[in-house]
Amino acid sequence: MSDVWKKFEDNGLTHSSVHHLMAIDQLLKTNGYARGIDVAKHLDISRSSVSVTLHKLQSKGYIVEDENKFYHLTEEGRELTHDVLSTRRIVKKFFLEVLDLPENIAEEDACKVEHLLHLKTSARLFKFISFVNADETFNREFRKRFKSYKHTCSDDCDVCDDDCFYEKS
Amino acid sequence: MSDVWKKFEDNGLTHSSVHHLMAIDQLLKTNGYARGIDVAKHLDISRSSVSVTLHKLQSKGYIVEDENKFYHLTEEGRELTHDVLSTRRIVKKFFLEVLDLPENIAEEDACKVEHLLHLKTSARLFKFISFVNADETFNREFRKRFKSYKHTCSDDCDVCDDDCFYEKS
DNA sequence: AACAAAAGTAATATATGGCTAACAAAAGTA
DNA sequence: TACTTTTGTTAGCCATATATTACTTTTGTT
Repeated sequence: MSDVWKKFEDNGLTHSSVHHLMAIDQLLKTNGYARGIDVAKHLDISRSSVSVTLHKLQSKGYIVEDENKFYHLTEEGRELTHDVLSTRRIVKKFFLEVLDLPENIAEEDACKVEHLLHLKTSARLFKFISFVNADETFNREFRKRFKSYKHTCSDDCDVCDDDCFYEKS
Repeated sequence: MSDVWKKFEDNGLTHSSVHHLMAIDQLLKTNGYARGIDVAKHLDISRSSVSVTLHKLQSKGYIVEDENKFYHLTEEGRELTHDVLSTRRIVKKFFLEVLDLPENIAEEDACKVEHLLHLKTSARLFKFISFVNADETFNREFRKRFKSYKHTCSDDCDVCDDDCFYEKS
């Protein structure tokens, strides 16, 4: 009854919009400019879809289109892409380096989650990774121990079958 | 160009549908039955929305409606709710107990993510939490050390400002 | 049986997000 | 200049999700 579940939609921008924004960010960094067609190619969707979405992003203040149809991020847009990219990288790093998950799973799950988590969550996660990965005897030992603990059953065993989690929690 | 971002929509069921399913699961456990109206009250949305969504869930094979309009989970539905609930609990536990995040953030973020993560991710996370929380000297020491490490700067400092993460990663 | 309350559903509306096709404008080229 | 290519925009379509209002059906009571 607590309605926490309804907050899923609360994220200002959708997953898709965020990726339009990040496409611009990346294009600016790699090519120095970003037009509609560039975003369309980058995301592999039609020019028309991009046109519509980018105009929405502009009306919401995340980007501006100059007189030559080149797009630029506003301060707000820059902040948002920075936050989302940070979160993605941190989460992926955690999945890969701490949980030792395979690349494709780490990549997909991080991407799904990147725009949903609170900043505080990713900040704390970053701190946690830094600690776990610290180059000190104790932390090295921790990583070593988890690695062997992780292998106490096979990589594909499904630890969550048979309600084991419910019993333990 | 890798199109990982497009997988966001790939989850068979939406966040909202999954919550309809979980509402039925919970109502069955607490009341012993679940009708449309019960789901509507539980989720605090209109009967009509529920009606549409539940018929979709039925056509997808997650639930069945009996001759008296009572809903029941199919095996597939049971599996899905079990998986999602597991993931939510595991993720929340991680946020709360390992990252030491506040209750509301842990709750919200876990809820947003519960239906998106691979099962393998939550299974591995479960294993990780179990290891971290193990009642042994070494693990206790780990928790203690992270706790003080975490406080090397204030709880509200934004570790990800100023591109610090990009530099370090 | 008659009526009222409860529950379900259809029609309708809004929003997202994609597509194609048609067209417009700009830039490049013969 | 005239033709072609590139790019952008609009309109129309489709599908999904989610909600509301208004209507129908079912159920229960008198």
